[in-house]
Amino acid sequence: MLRIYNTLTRKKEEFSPIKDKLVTMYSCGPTVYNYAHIGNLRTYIFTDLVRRVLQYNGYKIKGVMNITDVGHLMEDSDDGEDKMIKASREQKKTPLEIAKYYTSVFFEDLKKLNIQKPEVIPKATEHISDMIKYVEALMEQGYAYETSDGIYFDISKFPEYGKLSGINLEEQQAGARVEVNLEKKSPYDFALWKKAEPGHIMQWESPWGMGYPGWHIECSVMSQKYLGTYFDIHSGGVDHIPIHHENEIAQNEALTKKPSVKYWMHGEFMLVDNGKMSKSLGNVYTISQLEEKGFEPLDFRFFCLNAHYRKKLNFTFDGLKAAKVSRERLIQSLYLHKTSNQKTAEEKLEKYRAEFMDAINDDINIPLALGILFSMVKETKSQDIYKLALEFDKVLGLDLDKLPPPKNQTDIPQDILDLVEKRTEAKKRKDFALADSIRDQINQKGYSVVDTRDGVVVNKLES
RNA sequence: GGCACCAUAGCCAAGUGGUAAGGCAGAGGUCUGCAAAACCUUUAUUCUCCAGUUCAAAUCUGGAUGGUGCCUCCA
Repeated sequence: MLRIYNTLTRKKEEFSPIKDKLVTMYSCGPTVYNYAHIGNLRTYIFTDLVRRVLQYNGYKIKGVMNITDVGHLMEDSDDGEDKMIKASREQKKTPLEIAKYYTSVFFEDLKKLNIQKPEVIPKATEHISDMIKYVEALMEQGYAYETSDGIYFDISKFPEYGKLSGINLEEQQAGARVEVNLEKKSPYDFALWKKAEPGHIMQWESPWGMGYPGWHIECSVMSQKYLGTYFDIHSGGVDHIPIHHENEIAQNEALTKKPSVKYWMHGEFMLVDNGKMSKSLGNVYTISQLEEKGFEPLDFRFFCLNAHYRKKLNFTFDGLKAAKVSRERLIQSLYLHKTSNQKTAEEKLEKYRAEFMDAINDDINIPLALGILFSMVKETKSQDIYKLALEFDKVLGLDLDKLPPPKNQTDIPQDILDLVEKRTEAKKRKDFALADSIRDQINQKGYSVVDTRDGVVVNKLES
């Protein structure tokens, strides 16, 4: 029995899909105006784990993840510049080019991290007319009103507003830092459609003149279009709980008058050096940057798997290093299982299989599941264990069957190779003093030389 | 000011009433000319503090302290 934590009820609930064996899920996707950072990616890894656990339980999945290629506003205020447009100006490309480029990089990141692609990946800009229709419907039913700069949702018409985050609007308003927009009936009314100021690059025709969609309408429109008005799981980062998902609920449920999502799931944030990641602190990393520092993308995935998705995870390079070592040893050890011809008793395998299942089915408890895997790997080497570990890897997605690439680098300079050769000869003559002094020379030139069971391995030293 | 979450070894981390998983680092050992790697063994009488409930508390209740996130775009 799979149990998952539902943000809406703040409880772990037994999971049962609306429709038999097909699970419908929507995940908030990226705004493609910049590279995804490791914090973003933690959330996509989380969603991927949910998918994989569902699949492990025999469910089929229809997953939708939007690509936001029409930007949200900048932090300054409602008058701030659209992110897509800002990136477009700074990088001297059209918004379309920007979106296309970062979308392709995003998919490469997903692939590197073994994150499954959702079945449907709609783009916001291809659904503008659907959004306009949706806003019109909200207008017709009295949930929205027009001001000089756009169309706003009237939250006073939706008394359940705040049910996901548990905020109390009356208390909020006392000390709130919400900017004053005199035309808005409540500071919490949010834009469904914005009228374009002259010269705005991205704008579309609408019944209210040229303009562009608000920040929340795309998710309502696209989830409904591809998954219907009531679907199983909506996932995203915790930061979306108070505004974005609250607004989505308001938009969805105003029209349908019934719940729109059965289970809301939210992944916690990643911290860096115990604080928030931010560009001004210079602690925002991308997968490529981790790779430049000598880590595999899957080391990062493993790092994320080591903590539960609803707990904050503090990213440090020491922690990532620990994950890297740990994953390499795990794979190494599994290789020994693979090449063993021993058998493991079926009862024992069954015990691990059951423990693993219980762990992942208890609100996706991957850290516990990893512990079970490590215990299993310590058993007497056998192919049965190797096979079972690969079963588990369907959920973990760590490529446990892939030995790390040979460590011998190909681009070792000839003078180093010559020294290595001399050292090997010296060793043969048992002239260890000479061999060691040659090793020192090699080290000083920035290379390491190590004798292994399979011969001599030369590597460039990390600086 | 409001909302939410969290506090377990040097570090990361699981555990939500029955007596502290797992990983990294450390220590000891096997192997090796020596290293390195790998492998084996080992590492919390105790879960921030105080009080309470209970036969039994890291787990429940109350309080204190500390930390983080959100309330403005954010994964």
